[in-house]
Formats: sequence, C-alpha cells, structure tokens
Amino acid sequence: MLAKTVGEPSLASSIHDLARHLNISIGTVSRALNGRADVNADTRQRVLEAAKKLNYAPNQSGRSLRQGATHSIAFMLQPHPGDQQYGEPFFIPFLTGLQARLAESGLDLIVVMGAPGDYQQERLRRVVETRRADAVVLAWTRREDERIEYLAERGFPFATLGRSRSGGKSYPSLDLDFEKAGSDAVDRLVSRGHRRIAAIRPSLDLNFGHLFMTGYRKALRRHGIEVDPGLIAEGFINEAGGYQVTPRVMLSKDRPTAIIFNNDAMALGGCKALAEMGISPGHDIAVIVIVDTPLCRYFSPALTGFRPALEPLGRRLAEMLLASLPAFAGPEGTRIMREVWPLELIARDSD
Amino acid sequence: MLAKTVGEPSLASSIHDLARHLNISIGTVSRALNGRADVNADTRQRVLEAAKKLNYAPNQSGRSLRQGATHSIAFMLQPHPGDQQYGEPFFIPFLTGLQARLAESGLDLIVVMGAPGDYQQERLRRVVETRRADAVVLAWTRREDERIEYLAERGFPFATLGRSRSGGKSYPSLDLDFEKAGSDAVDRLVSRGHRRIAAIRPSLDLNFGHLFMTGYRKALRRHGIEVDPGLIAEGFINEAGGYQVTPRVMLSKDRPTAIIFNNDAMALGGCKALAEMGISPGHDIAVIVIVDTPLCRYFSPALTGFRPALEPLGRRLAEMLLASLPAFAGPEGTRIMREVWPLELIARDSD
DNA sequence: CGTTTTTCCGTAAACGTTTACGACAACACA
DNA sequence: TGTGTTGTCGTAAACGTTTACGGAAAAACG
Repeated sequence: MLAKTVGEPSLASSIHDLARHLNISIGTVSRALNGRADVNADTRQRVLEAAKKLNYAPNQSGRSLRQGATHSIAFMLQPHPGDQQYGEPFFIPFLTGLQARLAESGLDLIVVMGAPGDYQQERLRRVVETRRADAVVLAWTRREDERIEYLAERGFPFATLGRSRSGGKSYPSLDLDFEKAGSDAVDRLVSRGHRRIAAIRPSLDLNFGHLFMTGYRKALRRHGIEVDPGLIAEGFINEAGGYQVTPRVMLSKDRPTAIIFNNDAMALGGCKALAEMGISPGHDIAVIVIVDTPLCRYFSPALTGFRPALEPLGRRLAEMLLASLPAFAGPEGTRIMREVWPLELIARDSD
Repeated sequence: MLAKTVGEPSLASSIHDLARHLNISIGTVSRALNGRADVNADTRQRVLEAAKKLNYAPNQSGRSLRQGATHSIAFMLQPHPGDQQYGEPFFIPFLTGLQARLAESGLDLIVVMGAPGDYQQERLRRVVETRRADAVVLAWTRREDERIEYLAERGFPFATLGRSRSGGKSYPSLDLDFEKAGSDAVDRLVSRGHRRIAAIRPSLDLNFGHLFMTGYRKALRRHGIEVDPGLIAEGFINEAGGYQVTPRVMLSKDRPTAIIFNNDAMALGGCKALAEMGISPGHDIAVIVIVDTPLCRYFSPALTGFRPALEPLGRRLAEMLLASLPAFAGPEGTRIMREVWPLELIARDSD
C-alpha cells in the first residue's frame, strides 16, 4: 500500500530489522525492550538507542496475538434513540479521566461508536468476539440490561457507569446517587414552600431516570404529599424532549409551582416552552436539574442543579476495572465492586 | 484469565476448533468463511453452520497480523485546552455518520482519546507506529498543523475535518465554509442597520476561527466599515470563554450594537455576561452565532446561527477517505481531495 | 585448578489467521 | 486408454511478537 522510500526510516520497522542492524538475535532485542533482567546492561542500551533511531514501535497485532491480550479497553458510545442531532457532552470529561488512568497502566482506551438504534448489542458482540479489547466499559445502564447479561454470561471482564439489576454483583460498577439527588431536590423545594412539584424524566428503562424518580416519590411521601401522575412527564433526553413534554405538566388542573428536570438539555428545552407560555423560570416557577453541566451555570437564570465530578468518576471507574482484572490486580481484597458517589447540590438562581 | 466452562461454547473458539469439529483442514475452513471460489458448496454450508454453532469469530489480531491491515480507522478526539469541564457536542452526530459509512465498507471506527494538553501528537504517533489503524481522521485542524505534517511526511493515510496549510494537497479534507458564514453574518447585520459589530472568537490557530474572522473582516471592508480591534476578543471555546471576554468588547469606547459568536457555547456564556450587565440579547443587542447546535434553537431568545449538517458531513468524509485508500478505491479518478460545504443561516430571534 | 553458579544470549515454538502451491480425484475429450 | 482440464482440498509458510529452554562463557567458590 505504501511505497517504501529508501533512506528515511521505514514506517514499519520490525524487531527483525533491529536485530539485523545490531547483529544480535530477535529474542535478545525483545527482552531488552521489555525490560527483562537477563540482558546485559549495555546491549540493552544499544537496543534502546537503535529502537529510537530506527523509529521502532512494536506491532500491536503481533503483540496481542502472542500475548492473548490487546492492552486496550473499549468504551461503548452511542447516540441515544431520539437524540438525533445533539450529542452527550457528559462523556468527554468522563472519558478523559478514564483514559488518563488506563494510560497509567499501559492500557489504551478505544471508544466504539454504535449505530443508532441497535443499542450496542451488535457492536458489543463484535468487539467481544473478535477480541478487540480486554475489557469493556458500559454507560447509560438500563434497569434490565442485555449488554450486561451478555457480558456476565460470557465471563468477559467489564465495568459499568451506572447500576443495573442484570448480571448480579459480578462486575464493578460506579454510579451517582440520583435517588438522593431526586430526594434532596424535593426537600429543598418543599422547604421553600412548594407542594406541587413536577418531574420531567426520561424513560424509566434508563436506570438513572428510575433512581431519580424513586427519590422523588419517596421524598414527596415523606412530606405527606401525594404523587400526582399529571405532574410527571416522559420525554427524550435532549432539548426537544424537554420542550415537547413540559407544557403537558403545565396544563395539569392544578399547576405545578416547581419543576425538576432530569438533566440540563431537557431543562433548556423546558425553559423554552415555559418562556413561550409567558412563564419565567426562577420567578414564576422554580426549576432544579438533576444532572447539570456548565450549561446550567451560564443559563439565565443560572439553574440550580447537581454537578457530577466527571473526570474523577472516569478515573475511579478505570481503577475499579483494573482491580478486577487479574493481570492488574493489586493485593487481594482490593477489588471494589460497587460504589455510589454523592451528588452535591449547587444552589443558583432558578429556585 | 477466564475459566473455561465445559459444555457451553468457549469464548475463544479458533479456526482450528472449527476444523477439528468438521474433520477438515483449517485452510478449507478459512476459504469457506472468506467466500473464496475453490470450496465445495456444501462444505461451505457445513462450515458456516458450525461457525454459527460454535460461535466463531475470527481473532482480529491474527487477521491483522497476517493481512497487514487492521480494518479500522482511528478518529483522534481530545478535550480542547481550556475546555475543562464541558465537552464538544459537535462530534457525536459527526461520528455517527462517519461510523455508519465506514461500517458499510467493513471498517471499524475507533475513537482515540488524547490526554489534555499534548494536542494529540503523542497519541497519534502511538496509533500510527504501533499500526493500530489503517488510516486516521483528524478534526479541529490548525492553520499550521503538526499532526498533518507528521502524517503526510510518513505517507500514512488520513483525512481531515477542516482545512490546514500543512501537508500540501496530498490528503482528502472536508470543511464548512466558515469564511462565508462570517461574511454572511456581517452582511445580515449591516443590512439591519448595524455598523459596530463585535466578534468573539477562539484562537486564530484553529483554522475555523481564522476563516470566520477573514470573512468578518472582508465583509466589514466591503461595507466600508473600519475593523475596530476593540470589538474583537479571543476566549476559550466554551461557556467560560464567552463569559470572560464578552464584557471586554462591551466596555469599548463606542459600544457594539451586535455580536457574532464563534459557537453556541461561547454565545451562551456571552449572553450570561450581557444579562449581568443588564443588556438583553435580541433586544438591546443583536447576536448571531457561527456554529450552532440545537442549544441555540432552544435558548431564549432563540439564537440566529449557521447549522452544520453533521451526520452527512461524517458520511462524506468517510467516503472521501475510502476513495483515497487503494484497497477501497473505486474506478480511478474518483478521489476527492477537497470539499467545502456551504453553511446556511437559520434566522431566529436574536438579531 | 575443578566445580558450581551466574550471566547472557540464541533457538525455536507458539499465538490465529490467510494464501500460494501442489496434490489428488473426477471428468471430458481424443 | 492416455492426456488435459476442472473442482476441491490439504500442506505449509508467513505476518511480528514473546518466552520457555538450553547452552556457552564468565564469574565465583572451594
């Protein structure tokens, strides 16, 4: 495919080239490169120098084939159904943390894009069966998650951002405490005198949506407030979703005086709908969002919400995954299987 | 690593298992699987059935090693310097299109996360040198881009989203017409009576920032308006950036009556700053954004801007890349090297 | 100086594929 | 019946690594 130009170092120099160049065997070269003990100090030196000079880097395929490990972890990323145009800003900082921690252990992170609609199952199978990665990281877990069942059944190593009822307790999972957030949001609103509190949520299949709503319900009951189905609406988890369904709860017989939105994008769409109805968030109605991003802070009015620490979250999940992999496990007993991080409310101007 | 359970199909079944199970040679199995002509019709049938039954999928490492090709394309993704917390919603739909088209040609898309700060150079080298992908897709091209120089110099196949002065014309590149957008934005504002038009832009290293600004300058001159450096400010390409620098142009001796923001996030931050100064966008001042996302549509007031068709963009770039790869090239002469797509203004309420 | 240990290195097999080559049978043709 | 052709398959090499093993030389020890 590529014309090999003479003179300059070839794009693909193999361990054989190195060996030939140094007049030693490939075995020695490999051992020198991999830092093994049984190689003379200055032959190692010479090998390292030659490697740099000839621009040598080991061929990953050869390496993986021999070792039976790819040294890479796959993250399955995919547009959410209904989330046509917008993307999920949530993941970039998370992935940054994930990648940073994995890199420290010599692992590559590869993000595998799914096609919209098939909910990753097909792509996931492909990654697993062709052994493209040593482990998988899943996000946006569902309450019953066939991806998790598939992986657990096969004994393929994985970790999840988010909990699920599938797959038992066999895998590390890290989650945010959306239930507490939902509950805290209600508490705060009630303490400010609200009793008719609406919730704009995504599908309950998505586990964070489910958790948010159980927190919401429990808190309402705790305060002796009946849960009014007319104050709850489900929409796609983006601006359009919030825009479409927010009017529905506002048209309820007894209007809500506060709305809790699942996330920033839905809140943005919802606020647009409110504005069109002549209702001003933070003034005529209180607004809180469960998962906020910088968007909430720079919105007018600045939206009160719960800001997750995404990059540390990514780092931590990487650590948990590593601890569950035999090849990287520290002293036994360091395996962390479940963790739920608190979500802190950041009070701003919208409630 | 994984305990092999007896009875159920093993996770890793090789071509040897298949051959043994069918009592034929691995060569025949391979030929049958790969649809070669010299294999009997019903042995092929038997092989296919057995493959399904034993859950066989070819080991990618073995395949790549033998063929000298990985069948995967790498997209380099990385948090922009200064873009700490937020992410880039821009890319998800683009990647969706890219992946869809590549999949149609049997190629996998893998997204490689860079560490913040090193501007991909290190990760890129790693991908290229360890031969993890057959080609690379770059985004956020800079005016002088060392990544492009590196790849072009090596003869490694790649394509870019965005133009650059580096690397000659040796690679396919697809871009949006930011210059025209900048110019159109000015035209529109001038036609509505504005003469003091500010611009909030990112670093001029980023080629789209540069293009936007040349369009802006040219249009101003065309209208006989002098470019006032006091009306131009540079910030990080996120909410915080817009928030920080917008006050600077507002404090100019002669206040602007309109602002053009580079993108949605900067506009959001900028509008926040304006609100804090008691200035209402769309009322006291006109606002246009160059690269908009659904965010602009659902903001209040809805922001006028130029919406790119991201998914088609991804598909198209995939096509251009494929056409440049000998292994996928159609009839000679189908290589498309440069393309610039128009950007259409969507008028909303902010100007 | 002889023996044991240590240090260092080369050899070769193995990982799972693909593919060039040749072999063998069946068949067609004269 | 002999020769050529076609269809089908097995053999073995190759891709670039890593690593178990053994051997030779050097060092240590008595």
